[in-house]
Amino acid sequence: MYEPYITLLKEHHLKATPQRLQIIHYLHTHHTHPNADDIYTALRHTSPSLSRTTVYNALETLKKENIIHSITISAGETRYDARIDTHHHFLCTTCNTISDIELVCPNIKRVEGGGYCIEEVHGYFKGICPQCAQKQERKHEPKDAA
Amino acid sequence: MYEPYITLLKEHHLKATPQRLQIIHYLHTHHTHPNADDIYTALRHTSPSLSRTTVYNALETLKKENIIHSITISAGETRYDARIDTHHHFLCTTCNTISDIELVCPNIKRVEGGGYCIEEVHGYFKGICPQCAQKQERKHEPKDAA
DNA sequence: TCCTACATTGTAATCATTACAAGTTAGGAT
DNA sequence: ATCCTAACTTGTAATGATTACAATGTAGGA
Repeated sequence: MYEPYITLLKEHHLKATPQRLQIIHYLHTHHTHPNADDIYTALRHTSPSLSRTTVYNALETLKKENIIHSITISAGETRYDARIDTHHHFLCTTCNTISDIELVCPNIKRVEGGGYCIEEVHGYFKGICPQCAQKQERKHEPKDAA
Repeated sequence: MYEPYITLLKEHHLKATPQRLQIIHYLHTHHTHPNADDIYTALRHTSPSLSRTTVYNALETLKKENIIHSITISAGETRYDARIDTHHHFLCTTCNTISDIELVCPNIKRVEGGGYCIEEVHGYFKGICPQCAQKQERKHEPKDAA
């Protein structure tokens, strides 16, 4: 199950430790853009000896090697994403969920023309996601719920 | 000097305290996208009795009233901006400076078509700004410096 | 099987931000 | 002009995310 991740880590001259494998696997199977503590809490159930510091260290290492990406959207926390292709995000201010938006910024060339050397492109929207928007409508129009 | 800010605050039913006026004025005259502590440290020189909490409170209040905007780009800190029109940002990973990029996302309609209710649009790039890029070039080609 | 450089772990420190309680003040009412 | 009170400021203590560090453990090459 972890074979592809083991190969990936070795390609980057990183040791394939069980902790790192679990963290990569978690990110690949949970597209919830979790923060470090989410991952720690989730993996703790099956690996009680896991340390919070290990999660932080592993995420930092994987990010430096461009194996995962970090997302800075909601203030005060860093979230992580196994997807490393360019795409945008939407942060719902009601349920605090981050969802993917399949968009690529068409203006990169123009920015580079201004002398900027772009390493990362981030685009995100804040607002209310379709699910929460529907719930709010129902609340305000209870007659239609029947 | 503060007259326009006094008017602005009163329009929003906020008291025009000297602390708030100084903070608004600082943001309008320093387009450096400072964080709360930058503002606190700067204003302290002329107002030694200013409290860090007051800066946090004032920024939060002004943001809620849409008088200023907050920017979440660099992990672990919230930066502030007096500009409330839509534009993008560039975070230089070398000098940690945030500069304005005059771009407006052309894809908003497409996202709204997906059922999302957009309240804020954020776009930013990370990389090396023109100034730092030039410095690095000089360092690597010292013969050209003469 | 043996090393050892690289990783993990737990605790303590740090940094940004928020909570709270006490004192102060802007600005409308008198 | 003075009074009054809700709104604001202040300092300190608490919180939460993250990092520093020193001791221990282990992946994986020799």
